[in-house]
Amino acid sequence: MERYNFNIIEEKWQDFWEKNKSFKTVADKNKKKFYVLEMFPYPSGKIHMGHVRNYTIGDVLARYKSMQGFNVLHPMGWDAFGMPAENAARENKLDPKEWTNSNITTMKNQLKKLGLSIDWDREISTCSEDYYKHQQIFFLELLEKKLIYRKENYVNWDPVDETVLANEQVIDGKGWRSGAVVERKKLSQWFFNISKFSQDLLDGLDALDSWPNKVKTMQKNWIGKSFGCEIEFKIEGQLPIDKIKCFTTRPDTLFGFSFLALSIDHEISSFYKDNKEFIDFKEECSKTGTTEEAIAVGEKIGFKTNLKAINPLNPSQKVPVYFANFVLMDYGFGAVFGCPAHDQRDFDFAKKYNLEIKTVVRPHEKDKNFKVENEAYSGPGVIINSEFLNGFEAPNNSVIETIKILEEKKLGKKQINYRLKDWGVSRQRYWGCPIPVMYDQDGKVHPVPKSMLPVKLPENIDLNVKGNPLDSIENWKQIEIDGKKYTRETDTLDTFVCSSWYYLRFCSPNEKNYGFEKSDIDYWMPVDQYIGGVEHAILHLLYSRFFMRAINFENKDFNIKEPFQSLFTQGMVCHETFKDEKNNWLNPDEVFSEDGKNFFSIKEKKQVKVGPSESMSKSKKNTIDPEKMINNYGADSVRLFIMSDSPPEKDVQWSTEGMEGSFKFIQKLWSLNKKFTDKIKKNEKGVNDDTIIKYTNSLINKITNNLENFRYNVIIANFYEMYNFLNKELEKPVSKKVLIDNYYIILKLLNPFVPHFASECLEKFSEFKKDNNEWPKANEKLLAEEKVKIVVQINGKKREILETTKDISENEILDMINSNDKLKNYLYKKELIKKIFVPNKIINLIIK
RNA sequence: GGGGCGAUGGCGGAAUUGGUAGACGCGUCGGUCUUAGGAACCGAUAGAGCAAUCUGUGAAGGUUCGAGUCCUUUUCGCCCUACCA
Repeated sequence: MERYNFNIIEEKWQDFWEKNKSFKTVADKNKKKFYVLEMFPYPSGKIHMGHVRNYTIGDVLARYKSMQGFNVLHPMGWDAFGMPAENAARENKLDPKEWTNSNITTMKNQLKKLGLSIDWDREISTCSEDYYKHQQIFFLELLEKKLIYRKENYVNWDPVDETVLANEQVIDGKGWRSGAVVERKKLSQWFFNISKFSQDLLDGLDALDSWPNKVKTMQKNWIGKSFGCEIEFKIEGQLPIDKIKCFTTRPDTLFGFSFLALSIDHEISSFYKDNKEFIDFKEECSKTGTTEEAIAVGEKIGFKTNLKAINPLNPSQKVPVYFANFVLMDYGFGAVFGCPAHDQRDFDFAKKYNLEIKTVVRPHEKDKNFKVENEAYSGPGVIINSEFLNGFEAPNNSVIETIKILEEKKLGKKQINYRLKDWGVSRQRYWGCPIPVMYDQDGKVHPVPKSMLPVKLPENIDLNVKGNPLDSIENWKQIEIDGKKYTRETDTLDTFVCSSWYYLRFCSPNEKNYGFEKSDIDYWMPVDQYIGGVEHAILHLLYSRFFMRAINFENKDFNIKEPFQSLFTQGMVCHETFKDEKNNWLNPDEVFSEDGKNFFSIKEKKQVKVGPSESMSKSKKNTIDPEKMINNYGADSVRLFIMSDSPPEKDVQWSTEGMEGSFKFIQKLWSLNKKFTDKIKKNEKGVNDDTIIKYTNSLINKITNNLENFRYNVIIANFYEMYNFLNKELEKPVSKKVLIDNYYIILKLLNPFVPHFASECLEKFSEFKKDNNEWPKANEKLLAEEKVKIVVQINGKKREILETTKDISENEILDMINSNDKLKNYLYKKELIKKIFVPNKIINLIIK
C-alpha cells in the first residue's frame, strides 16, 4: 500500500495556506471573535520543544474555535529586545539587530513548518521602530499622568552584565542570567508606580475565574497585603531626632517591646556615616547578604546606638535602638519594634544581645504560668502582662482594640501595607527601547517632543565598552532643540515593558499614529485564551495587568483592566540526562542503547550515566531539536506526540518510542482512510449503519468536551480508540451514505490536531462530500439512545455488568437480575435488606 | 520558615457529580508473514490462583450501600516564595 508521504503533503498544505492567506483575520462586528494568544518567543536562534508544545496547544484551540464559526485572531510576534542579542553581538562582532532578525527568519520558518494557523500579516517585533515608537508614546503618557517617576535608589547591580536588575531578577542573591553575586549600588532610576494599583491588582484577581488558582495565589503573595498599624516611637538621645515610625501587624504585643531595630539604610544611619564601628558593621551585613545559606543560618546581628525608644503604651519603659541586618529598608518604614516573645527573629536577636523576653500572649491550652522560653510563640491566645490590654483574644480582637487605643491617643494609626514595590525599568544596556526623555543643562527632565519620536537606537556602534554603550555615543547623546542643548537619557527600558502591551498591538499592527486603534481594541480585547509557561506567573502577567490599568488611568476612552480573560499554563518538556565518565553532559544524539536500560556513548562506546528526566535545557544537553523531528516524522506526528503523553498542564517526557508511535498512527490513519474510500465504492447494504452512526455521534461529544477542557491527551487516546473500533467495524457491511457522512465528520474532528493530514484527506474526499469546515455537533437525541452498562453489586461487590437501554426502571433491572443465572445464585435463600439504584449507573443489593 | 501541587501496573497516564480502577499509548511476552527483521499484522499483559475467586490507587484510620475521588492523621516527592515586621 502507498505510504503517507508527509514531506510532500505537509509542504503542499503549508504553501496553500500561505498563498491563500488562509489564516488572515479582519475585525468583523457581525462575527463573534475569539482571541487566542500564546506567549511570544524570544528570538534566541532556533525553536525548542517548549515552543512546539506551547504553540501546538494554541493552534489546536485556534483551529477548533475557527471551525466553530468564531472569527479567530491568532497572531505571532517576537520579544526581540534583550541581553542575549547584545552578548552574542559582542562575542561575534555582529550587529544585535542583524543577529535578532536572522534568528527571527529562522524561527519563523520553523514555526511555519509546524503548520500553525497564524495570521503572519500581523507579525510584530518589539525591536522594530514601528513598535517601540508607540511604547515611547505610552511612556510619555504615563510620565504625564505621574505614574512614572525618577528616584535615586539602591539597585541590584550585576557586575558581570554591568546592569541593574529588578528584585525579581535576583535569585538567591545572584543575577538571574549571569549568576554573578549581586552588589548594592545607588543610581538614579526610572520607576513605574505599580504599587499605586496594589489593591486593584489584588481585587482584580477575584474576577479571573479562568486563571489557574496557583497563579492567582502566587500574585496574591507577591502583592503581599498585610493589615496592621504604624506607630510613632518617641526617641531620646544625643541626636536631633525625636521620633521613629514603625509598621507592625502585632501592635497588641507592645507590652512585650524590648528593642527597636532599624535598617542599615534607614535615614538615621546618616548620623553614623563616619562612625568606624558602624562602617564595619555595614560591611559585616553585606557579607551575610541575602543568599539562601545566610538566611538558613539566619544569624541576626545588630549595632547598638546611643538612642532609646519609648514605649507609647508604657512611657516609663525605654528600650535600646539598634541597627539590625534583618530589617529591610523597602518594607514598612525600615524600622521594626522588637517583641522577642512572639516573633522568632526578634527572639533570636534578643537572645544574642541579652534583651528582655516578656511573654504577653498565652496560648489557650496553656495555664497562667506560661512563659516563652526556647522559641517565640506567634499563635493565637489571650493577652497577658499588658495592663489594659489583658484578656483580649489575640490576634484578632487584640489587634483591633490596640489600634483603637493608639488612634485615640494619637500615637499611631491603622495601616495596610503591601509588599509589592514599584517597578524599576531602567536598564544600562544598548539593545532595548530608548527612554524618550532628555536633560537640560541643569539636569532637569524634559520629555522628547512627540514629533521627534521615535528616539531611535544608534546603529553600527561599538559594543565592546564598559558599562552602557549608549553612554559613549556622544553624537547621539547630545542634541539641540531650538538652540537649547540637551543630553539624552541613555538608559533603555526593561524588556518586560515591551511584553506588557504587545497583545494590544496585535489588534492593530499597522496603526501608524498610536499603539492601537480603539475600534480594534473594542472588538478583539480581551485575549480570550492566553497560553504560556508558569514561569511568567508573576512578572509578565502582573506587569501586563498593571499596564492596562496605567493606560486606563484618567482615560475615558479605554476601559480594559484585565488583558487576559483566561489563562492556561502548560508544563515543560523533559528528557533524561546523560553524563559520560568525565561527568560531561551528552546529548541524546550522542548515546545509544540496545535494551533501553544501558546507554553507551557513540563516540567512545563506553557506558554513560543516565540521569533523571529533567526539563530540556541547553546546559544539560538533554534537548531534542524540533526541526530534526519534523524532518524525520513530519509536523503532524510531532504535534500528535507532544500532546499525547501527558495532560498539557503537566510536564511531558519526550520519548523516541512515543514519537515513533505517533508517526505509525498517522500511517494507520492513512490506511483507515483507504479502507473507507474503498468501502464507499463498494456500495454495500447497511447492516452495521446504526453502530457507526452512534459511535461517531458519541465521539463528537467526547472530543468536543475534552477540547473545551484542554484534555488533549485524552483526545489523542480517543482517536486511537476510534481507529481500533472502526478498523474492526468496517469488516461488516455499511451503506455508502453512512460511510460518507461519518467519515467526513471524523476527518473534521482530526483537523485541528493533524491539519495537514486532515486537509489532504478532506481534499481527496471532496469527490464524495464537500460542504463547509464547520465543527460537527453531536445529536442529543442519538446520545440519549445509547446503550448503558449497569453494574450489579451485591453487598457492595461488583458481580455483573448488564447492558441495557438508557433510563430503564429499577423493576426492569431487578427482573433482569432475577433471570440471570449467575446473579440468581448469589440471591438464593437470602434476605434482601436494602436496594440502592442509581439510574444508568449501578444497582447495589444488600442481602443477608 | 510560609504557601501550593502531587503520589494509580514495568513506564507515561485514563477514570462527569463518590458508582466497572488501570481507557489509550509505550514497553514486555507469544503468534502470523518473511532469507531476515529493529517493518507490518494478530493476541496477551495489575498481582496471586488450574479455577471459581481473592487482593489491589504511598501509609493508618474514618464517613458511606459503595471511596483513586470526601474527612482526619502521617510519609515521601516536586514547585513557588523567602529575614515582609
